[in-house]
Amino acid sequence: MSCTEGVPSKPKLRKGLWSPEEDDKLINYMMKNGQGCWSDVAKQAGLQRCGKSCRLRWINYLRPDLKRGAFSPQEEQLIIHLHSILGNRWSQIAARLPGRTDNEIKNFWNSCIKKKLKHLSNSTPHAQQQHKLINNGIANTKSAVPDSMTNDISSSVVYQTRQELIMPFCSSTGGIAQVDHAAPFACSTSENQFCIPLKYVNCMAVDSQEKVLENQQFTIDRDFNNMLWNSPSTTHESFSHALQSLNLQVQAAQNKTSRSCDQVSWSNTCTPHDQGSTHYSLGCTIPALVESDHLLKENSCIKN
DNA sequence: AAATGGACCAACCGCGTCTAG
DNA sequence: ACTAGACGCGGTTGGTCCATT
Repeated sequence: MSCTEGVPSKPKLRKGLWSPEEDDKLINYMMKNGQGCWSDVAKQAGLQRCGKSCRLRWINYLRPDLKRGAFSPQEEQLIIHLHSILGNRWSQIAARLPGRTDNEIKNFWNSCIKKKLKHLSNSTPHAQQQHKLINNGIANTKSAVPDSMTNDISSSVVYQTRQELIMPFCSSTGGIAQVDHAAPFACSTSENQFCIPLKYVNCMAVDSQEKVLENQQFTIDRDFNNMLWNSPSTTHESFSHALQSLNLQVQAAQNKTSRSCDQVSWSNTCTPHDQGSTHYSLGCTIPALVESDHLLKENSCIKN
């Protein structure tokens, strides 16, 4: 907007496609100096571009951590799922797809997914359900989830993974999950750490309509930084809401104060499931996806 | 071979938000 | 508290490529 202001004898700024020479200049500058004020970048890198244009070129094309190439089916499903929750909040969706940019995802959505879904809408009931969800997303240019509730998930624990595969479309659960068969694990706690080396925990989930789904699976990394719901896609029709609150019942957890990790608020204690039981409940909520205090309260305890 | 139309994608534009002074 | 500049986001445009006629 004002990127040219303050520049004496305003040189004509270039527009349109970037030349390889311009790319080189920008890359060299960024590698040497890192990200700073974009209007300075343009000047100091010797580019006849406004800062905004430099920023866009770097973020969408030149950044070294970009993945590029075709979207995998997993990525596609994840985009569809996230779009059903977030609507057209491309930057938030991109934040959950490492190496992908909002622009890329937006283009992909507008060119491929929309079309596919239109096609799907004439096919199976399952596909129609997917289509419905996606259309909801399309209709909700602003999603059904208010801004205040989605802002928090930029480094979400829910669907972003380090190395595990992503099974996105099944999710969107509301309610409570109980660990049914926890693999043997050690739970170590200290004042600032709460580590659960636990993977592929079978669990039972209760959705917001109180429907019980058995043998659901979570994939959880050892620091609880990432948590995936690996529910079979056949059950997704039972769910229509974002994950609102989640309680994990963990075996033999110590009854100690818990921590608050980036986006997840953990309950203050691990409470025994039954009197004298070695099963403990550990409550956690994901604030970004909580729809209301009311729901939070409703879902904050394990049901039997 | 030329014209046409659709798909894809990079980049621009406008606007809202943030932040420093 | 106010303002100007910078930044970031989402919508849109325009260029290129490719398949079809």
